[in-house]
Amino acid sequence: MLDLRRIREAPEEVLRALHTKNPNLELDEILALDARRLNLLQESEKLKALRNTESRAIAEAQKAGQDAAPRIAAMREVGDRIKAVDGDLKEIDERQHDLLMRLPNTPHPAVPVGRDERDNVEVGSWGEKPVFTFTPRNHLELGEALDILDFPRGAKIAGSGFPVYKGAGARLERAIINFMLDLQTLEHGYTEIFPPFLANRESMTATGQLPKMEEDMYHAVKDDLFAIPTAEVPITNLHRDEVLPGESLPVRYAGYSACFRREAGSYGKDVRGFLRVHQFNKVELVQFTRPEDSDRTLEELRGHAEEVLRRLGLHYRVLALCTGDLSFSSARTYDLEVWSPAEGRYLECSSCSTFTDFQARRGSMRFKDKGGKPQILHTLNGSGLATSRLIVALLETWQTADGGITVPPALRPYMGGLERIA
RNA sequence: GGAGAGGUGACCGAGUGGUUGAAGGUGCACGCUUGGAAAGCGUGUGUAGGGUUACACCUACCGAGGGUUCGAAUCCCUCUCUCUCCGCCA
Repeated sequence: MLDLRRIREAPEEVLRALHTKNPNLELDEILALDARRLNLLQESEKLKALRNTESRAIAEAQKAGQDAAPRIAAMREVGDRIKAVDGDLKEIDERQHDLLMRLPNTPHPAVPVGRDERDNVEVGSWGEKPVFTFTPRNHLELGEALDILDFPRGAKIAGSGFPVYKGAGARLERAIINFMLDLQTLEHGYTEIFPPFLANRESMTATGQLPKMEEDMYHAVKDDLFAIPTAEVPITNLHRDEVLPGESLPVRYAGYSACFRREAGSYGKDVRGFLRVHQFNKVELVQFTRPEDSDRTLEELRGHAEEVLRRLGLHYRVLALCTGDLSFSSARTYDLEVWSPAEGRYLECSSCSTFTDFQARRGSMRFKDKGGKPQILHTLNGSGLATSRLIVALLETWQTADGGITVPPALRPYMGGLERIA
């Protein structure tokens, strides 16, 4: 949520920033409602002040044995008037709040201006595209030949896009998750969280999935709970409606979760194997920082995500997303894209973002220094990482001519020392 | 799922419908006292919104939302969460 005061005081500036994300956004109705709201609010408060003083006077009068009936009658009218004004006020408030909740975050000034993913800017890369002396197989062929992945049976159980990992594949998946968690907690200083995989409406609203993305999520109607599309939701909401001690910042959490996405409207795109799935595994990094620290923290977070790919020996590049490609809540995002030798292209496997005060304002997440006032903090997060595209790149990059897979050295301790899957 | 008890400020804990933003205590901050500390004494100590150049001041908030009333932390309804017992269960 954007600061209403900021919209009120500098609407052109806010609008200009919003338009770099989406040229169709407008603030007219919000501003019009704001003017009416302030009017009504002042009227309501004036009437309430009158009611308060009169009520006290009535009590005094009655104590003194005077007849207060006429004053009570007058106050009854004031009461009715208050009810009417407050009714209007509530309606306007709700409408304005709804509009406000549908406005995206404004981009950070450093974000390249652009329309869509074609305008993203490559800002870094690591490693080289692997060269093979044979024709590399894709992850589906490898997974099937080695009997470690079973998409058809996953489709039978739940539907397409619900992968089954088997044998060494299942163990590999678990190894990757454990490796990533250990790296982030033991070496990068994150506290491990194992969160709920379902979250309520309030939580989904705070991080920005609601109200606009309801169609993209699995929804348990009976309980009005949503399957989390990312652990960002439960982990960020850990501190919703809280005031953290200033000295406790930055707070850093890393957590594993399964992630669920309906991917509505994306049928026909990337349907093969792991390229686009409805359920996948991810270790998510979340940080809560002071406002002045969030820029620096984003770079640091990106480094923590990159380290996973480096240790697994996977070639990747880093993109700075342009304004038009930023997500709803994000002010600035780096995507990590890992190289898939069989696909011959880069696949997104991490997204590191700063949300500035956008999520924190929606979820009332604040900090307070000793003797100071509560202030809105900043939230950031990044995948560290998602395993689905990662495992595509890993299988394809580490495959050998005989159709087997070399287990990357970093994962061997997590595979009981196993060096090859064959 | 059934029965019962309860949600008051950073914390504990009062609160007959009428200056109760809320007694008392603890904690915290500042000051006095002291060679220094403890104890003691004094003062202060919520959030949000409106308003003001800045103060003042006004409004709201005692789990959430409605209702009754001139007036609600106090009465009524709904929801929610916590605890205890029973049932079911990985």
